[in-house]
Amino acid sequence: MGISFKKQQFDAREEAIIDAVNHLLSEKGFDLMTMDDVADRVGIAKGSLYKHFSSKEKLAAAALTRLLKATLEELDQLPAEMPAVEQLKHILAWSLRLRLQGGVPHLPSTSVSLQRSLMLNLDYMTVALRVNKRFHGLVAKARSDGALTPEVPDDVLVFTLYSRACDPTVDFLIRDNKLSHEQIVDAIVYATMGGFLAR
Amino acid sequence: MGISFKKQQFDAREEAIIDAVNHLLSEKGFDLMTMDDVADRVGIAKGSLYKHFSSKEKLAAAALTRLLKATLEELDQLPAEMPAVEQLKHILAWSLRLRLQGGVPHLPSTSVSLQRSLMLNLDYMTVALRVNKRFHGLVAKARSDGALTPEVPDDVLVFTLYSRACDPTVDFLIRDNKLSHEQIVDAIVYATMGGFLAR
DNA sequence: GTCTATACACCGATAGAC
DNA sequence: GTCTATCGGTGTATAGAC
Repeated sequence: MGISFKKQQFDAREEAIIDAVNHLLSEKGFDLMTMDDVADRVGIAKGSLYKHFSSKEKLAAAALTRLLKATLEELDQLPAEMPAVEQLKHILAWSLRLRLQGGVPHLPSTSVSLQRSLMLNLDYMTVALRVNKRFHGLVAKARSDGALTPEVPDDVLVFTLYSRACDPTVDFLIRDNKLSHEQIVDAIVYATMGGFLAR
Repeated sequence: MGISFKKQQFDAREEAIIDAVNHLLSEKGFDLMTMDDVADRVGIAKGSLYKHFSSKEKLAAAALTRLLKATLEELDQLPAEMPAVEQLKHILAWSLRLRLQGGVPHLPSTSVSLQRSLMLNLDYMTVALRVNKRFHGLVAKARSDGALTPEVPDDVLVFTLYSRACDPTVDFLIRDNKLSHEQIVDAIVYATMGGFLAR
């Protein structure tokens, strides 16, 4: 029984590759990231890279899928009695913090070419749909709690949650260097959610 | 005296080129837009394109500069007695409408490579700084009017105004096809500004 | 499965005829 | 100034030795 050493090593390398992809996606975006960049950063040859992932799109899909799974896990560990609005704030803050640590890729929305290929990726789409369902559920619950303004439809809030993860405002604020990371998180969460709350 | 017919024709062609660039930037973004795309869309040869703009970066800079100038003109024509907050809402709605009409490029923030070259472009930077000053002035005025929440610094609002112009939420909502363009504008303006208003 | 080497396509920019 | 043709460079992906 158990997993062979070889297999463990293989998996560890794949994790290392995805780590590298995450950083590169957040630094350069999908279009500008090259397979050479990835190989160099991991410290293997480009040819070897293709033994793990058969295309650049598959590589990015794997990185984004891991991110979405982590999002679900983060939501799962929240206490069930936490109000839906607070859960939404929490997951927004969580994704912003990930981004500030340099580990989170820009969302697919930044690259039209990547978007298309992701739609055809079953693994990615499965997790993406689960995350989407989860977000919609939370928004609906917050709505029925009376926490949200009737002025803005549910969809706008859900899409906004995705969008804030790749909001250039974060980059601007980092470069501006006036606010600490926690201040950036607080300000963006406050400003973002504030627009959706009942007054 | 006056401008020769030749010169007029030349200028008209440059305008047509920039129009094409605007559309292509919004569809594909800077990195995926090729000079062949631009030439094809305008209906001229690629070689001819380089007689007007000596590089791809110059081309994008010209398009973005024209956009920023239009932003200033839009602000200039607002009545001076309009409250600063209303002016901010107006310019946000204006840029969202431009985007919904397919005429506005993603912001430079989507491409790291473009960002760098823009910093070195005097024409662009001059206008960009003027727009920035204008935005900061309006935010400061809104602040002194007591219209803004003390919870969020001025910079965050200014950067947010830029960021909303390339917010993928818009793309999501268009594809979703549940809201009309005006509903999208209203919802985003309401949700965006709502997070910054005093409560 | 890792490497080096290379095929193949695309793109930005230029050359040169008209 | 417009065109066609092409150069030089780069990037994805593959081939083949070990």
